[in-house]
Amino acid sequence: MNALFKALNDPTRRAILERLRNGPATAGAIAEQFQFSAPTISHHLDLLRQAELVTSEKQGQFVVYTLNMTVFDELLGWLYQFKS
Amino acid sequence: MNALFKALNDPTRRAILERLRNGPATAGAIAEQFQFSAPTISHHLDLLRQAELVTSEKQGQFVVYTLNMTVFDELLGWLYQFKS
DNA sequence: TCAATGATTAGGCAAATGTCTAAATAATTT
DNA sequence: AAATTATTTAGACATTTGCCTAATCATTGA
Repeated sequence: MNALFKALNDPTRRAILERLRNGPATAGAIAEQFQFSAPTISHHLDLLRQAELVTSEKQGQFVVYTLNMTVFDELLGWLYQFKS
Repeated sequence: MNALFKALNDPTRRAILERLRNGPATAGAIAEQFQFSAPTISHHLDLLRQAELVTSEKQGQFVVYTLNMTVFDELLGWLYQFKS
């Protein structure tokens, strides 16, 4: 839960998640969308992976990142306790 | 949206929100539940208020904090874009 | 009015965060 | 095999965060 909120607490990481709504993408393709350096984006992707918001798979020399929506359910569950 | 995720990115602040599910409480009553100093809790409450997750009302020498569930809808909306 | 109570503000400090450049690792291409 | 491309790791640095104590503000009670 901690890693989840931590991962979401950054606009760049949230933008990455929104990007991945359109389908999986390589680290490089993701990085292109932002003005930050590749290492910075790589670090953001690492935090997203720690929170299990994304999964990564190596395909040749590329690393493909995919949105993992499973974790959103956990978050929705936490939120719903407040809706009543 | 930024203030919202920022406010949620702390276990103490999330615990305060859960405490307020049982109804409004004064700053002092909230602070009693935690081992942190009153100023620290006051600061957490301030961040929750900035995110509009709580409202505060002065009643005499007390300040009563109340959960504001309206903002949760915004968060739910953001999350739902990923569920489909 | 003065003391006590509830709460916030101010200021300081260590740890965490987000960024960068340089270097390393891994896979492909020539 | 060497050069190129994709990505991550390492290390540095400024900023932000979360905590504290001391001081201040505001309200109530003696």
